[in-house]
Amino acid sequence: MSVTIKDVAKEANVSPSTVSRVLSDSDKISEKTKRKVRKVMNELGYHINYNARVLVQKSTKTIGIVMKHSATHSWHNPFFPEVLRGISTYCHKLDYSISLTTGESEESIYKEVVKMVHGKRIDGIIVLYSKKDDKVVPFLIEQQVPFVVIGKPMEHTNEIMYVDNDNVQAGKEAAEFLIDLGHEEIGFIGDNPDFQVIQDRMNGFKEALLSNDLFYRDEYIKYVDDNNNRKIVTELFNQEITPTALVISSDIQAIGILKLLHEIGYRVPDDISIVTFNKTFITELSIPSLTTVNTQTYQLGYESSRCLIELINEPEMFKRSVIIPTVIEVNDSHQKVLKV
Amino acid sequence: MSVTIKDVAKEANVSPSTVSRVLSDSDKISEKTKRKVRKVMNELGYHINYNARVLVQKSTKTIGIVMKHSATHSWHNPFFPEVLRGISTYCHKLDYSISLTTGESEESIYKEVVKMVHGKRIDGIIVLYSKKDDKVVPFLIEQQVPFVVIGKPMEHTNEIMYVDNDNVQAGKEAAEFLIDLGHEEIGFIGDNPDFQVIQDRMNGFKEALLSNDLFYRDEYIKYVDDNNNRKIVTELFNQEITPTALVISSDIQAIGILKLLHEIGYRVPDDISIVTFNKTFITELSIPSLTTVNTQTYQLGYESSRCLIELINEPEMFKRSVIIPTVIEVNDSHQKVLKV
DNA sequence: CTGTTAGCGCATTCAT
DNA sequence: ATGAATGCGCTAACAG
Repeated sequence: MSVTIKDVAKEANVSPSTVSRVLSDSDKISEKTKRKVRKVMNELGYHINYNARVLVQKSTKTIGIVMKHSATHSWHNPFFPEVLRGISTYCHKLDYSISLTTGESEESIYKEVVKMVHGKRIDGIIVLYSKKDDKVVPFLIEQQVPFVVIGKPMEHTNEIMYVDNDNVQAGKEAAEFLIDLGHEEIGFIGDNPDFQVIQDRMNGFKEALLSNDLFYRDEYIKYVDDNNNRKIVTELFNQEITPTALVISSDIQAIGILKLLHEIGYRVPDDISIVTFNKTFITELSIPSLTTVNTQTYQLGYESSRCLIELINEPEMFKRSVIIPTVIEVNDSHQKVLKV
Repeated sequence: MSVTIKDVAKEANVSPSTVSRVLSDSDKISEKTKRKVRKVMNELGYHINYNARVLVQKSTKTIGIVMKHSATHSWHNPFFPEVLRGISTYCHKLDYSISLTTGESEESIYKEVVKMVHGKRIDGIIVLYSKKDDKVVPFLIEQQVPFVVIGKPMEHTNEIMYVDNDNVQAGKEAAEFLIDLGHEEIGFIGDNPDFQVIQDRMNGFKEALLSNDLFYRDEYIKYVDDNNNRKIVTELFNQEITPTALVISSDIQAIGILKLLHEIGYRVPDDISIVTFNKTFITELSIPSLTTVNTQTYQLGYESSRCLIELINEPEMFKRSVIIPTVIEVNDSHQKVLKV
C-alpha cells in the first residue's frame, strides 16, 4: 500500500535499520548514505508511519487536553481558545500533537480521559481547570500519567505540577485598585465557587477590604448559579447601603452585569465602578471598556505545555509550579469617589 | 510492562486470538468464554493498546480539525468553541478522537496537516474555513483523504463534501429585514473578503437591494483589513448621504462598530439600525442586544462530523453537501424608519 | 558506520 | 468455536 522503510531500503541498497537511523538523523550514519537514502525517500514519496513508531517507542508525542464540560461556560469563554493557542504554540515547536477531550458531562469527560490514558493515546495531559470533587486528577495521579493543571489544585497541591496566576493576589489588587480610588462599599460577584479560582479571587478581595479597615459584609458577596444574574443584581442594589463599586470574576460575566445595571438605570462608571478579571476582546469592545486584571491566558497555556513536556521527558523531576503574574489594565469602567 | 492480550490469554487459558475476538465482540465466541475472558481482563486491569490496533487495522478512529491560523480572529471568535462542541458531541458518540491542528501561519498549518496525513494519524479531516489560495484543500484532494469543509469551497465545489449555511440567502434576509423596516440607505461591513462566507453574505445583501429597487452604492460596502474599523466608520458617515442601517458580517465585529458609533455620537437603534450574523453570547449581552442571523454553529459542527465519518466508512459515497438553515433572531438593534 | 534479528500489541488468515 | 502462525511498520540491541 504505502511506502515503508523496507521499500526505501531495497531501493537504496541499504538495510531497513539504516533507513530508520536516517529518519532519526543518527550521527552514526555517514552523510553520504544519509543523502542517498533521503533522495530515495523523496523519489518514492516515503513518509513515516507514526503509529508503528509509537508502538515500539512507547511515546506518542501527543498531549491530551481536558476541559470543563460544555454545559459550563468554558466553551463560550474566550479563555479556552486563548489558552489553547498558548499550548499549541509551544507544542508545535517541539513537534507534539494535541488531542482534545470534551464531553457533555463530567462523567463523559472522565470516561474519555480514561480511554486516552489506558489506550496509550497520549504522553501527558493538561487539565484546564481545578474543581471540587473532580475525578480526573485523582485518576491521573493513580495512573502516574504526567500531567499539569492550569489553576491551583484543590488537593495534593504539593504533588501536582500546576500553572496558575496568584488569584488571591489578583483579587486583592482588584479590590485595592478600587479602594485607592476612594471606594468603601465594594461588592464581589463571582462565578461558580466550586472552582478554586473563584474562591481565591474572593479571598483576595476580602483580604484587601479587611486590611484596609473596610467593613466586610456578606451581603456584598454574590455567586452566579445559573442564570440568576438578575436576581443577584437586584439583591445587591436593594439594600440599605449599596456598593459604589464591583469586582466581577470574569469579563464575560461583567458585560452581563453591565447590561443589567444599564437596565435598572445605573451607569458605569458614573454611578458604579467595575473591575473584572481576564482580558479578552470583550474588555476593549465593551462600552465602557473594562478595567481588568489581565491573567495572561496565552502564557498560562504556553507555560503549562512547557512544564508538561519537561515532565514527560523527566518523570521524576521536582514538581515545581509556575505562577504567571497578573497585570491590571486600566480602562474606562472605574471612577474616583468624590469625597463629600 | 502493561497488560497485553497475551497476559490475559494465559491467565484465561485461551489463545491470544480468542482474547482479540472477545475485544471485538465476535459472534464466533461462546458467551461463556467471553464472560471468562472479560472477567480476567478486569482482574488484570487490561486495556487495549490503540496504537497496536491502528497498526494492523489502518484506522485510527481519529479525525483532524484544521482551523484558520491564529493571527486571524478565528481564535477569539466564539464560532470556534461552538463548532467544536458540535463536532465533539457527534465524534464521541461514535468513539472517535479529535486531533487539533493550529499554527501561527498558513504555512505552518499546512505543514501540520501534511504531517497528520502522511503520518497516518487521522482517518479524515474537517476544515473549518474556506479560503482563497488555500493549500490545504488541494492537498487533501490529491492525497485522497476523506474530508469535509465547513463553508462553501471556492473551487471543486462538486467534488467536495461541505457543510454550510446558505450565506447568500442569509445576506439577503438580513438586508430584507431592514428593507422591510423602511430602510433605504443600508451599508455593509464585512470581514476579510478572501473568505467565501463574506463574499456570499455581501452578494446576498446586494441582491436584496437590487431586487427591491434600492440604489446600490459601492461607498456603502466596506471591508475590515486589520484594525481599520475606525477609518471605515468615518468614511461611511462622512458621505453626503449616510446609511440608516448596517449589515455587519459578524457579531464580534458588530460590537466593535457599535462602540465606534457610540463614540461619534450615533445611537443604536435610534440613529442607526444594525443586523449582524452569528449568534454567540455577545448578541444577547451587547447593549443593545443584536438582531442577528443565527447560523447555528453547533449544528454546522455536528453535521460536518457526521458527514465526515460517513465518508470515512464509505469513501466512494456520493459527495453530497449539507445546508444548515439560518434563523433571524430579532433583538433590539434595529428600528423602523419613520416615513416623513 | 552498517546489517541482522527480534519484537512492540494486536488482528487476521488458515487450520482444526 | 478456538488455536497457531504471520505480519502491520518501525526501532533497538547486538554483531560485525
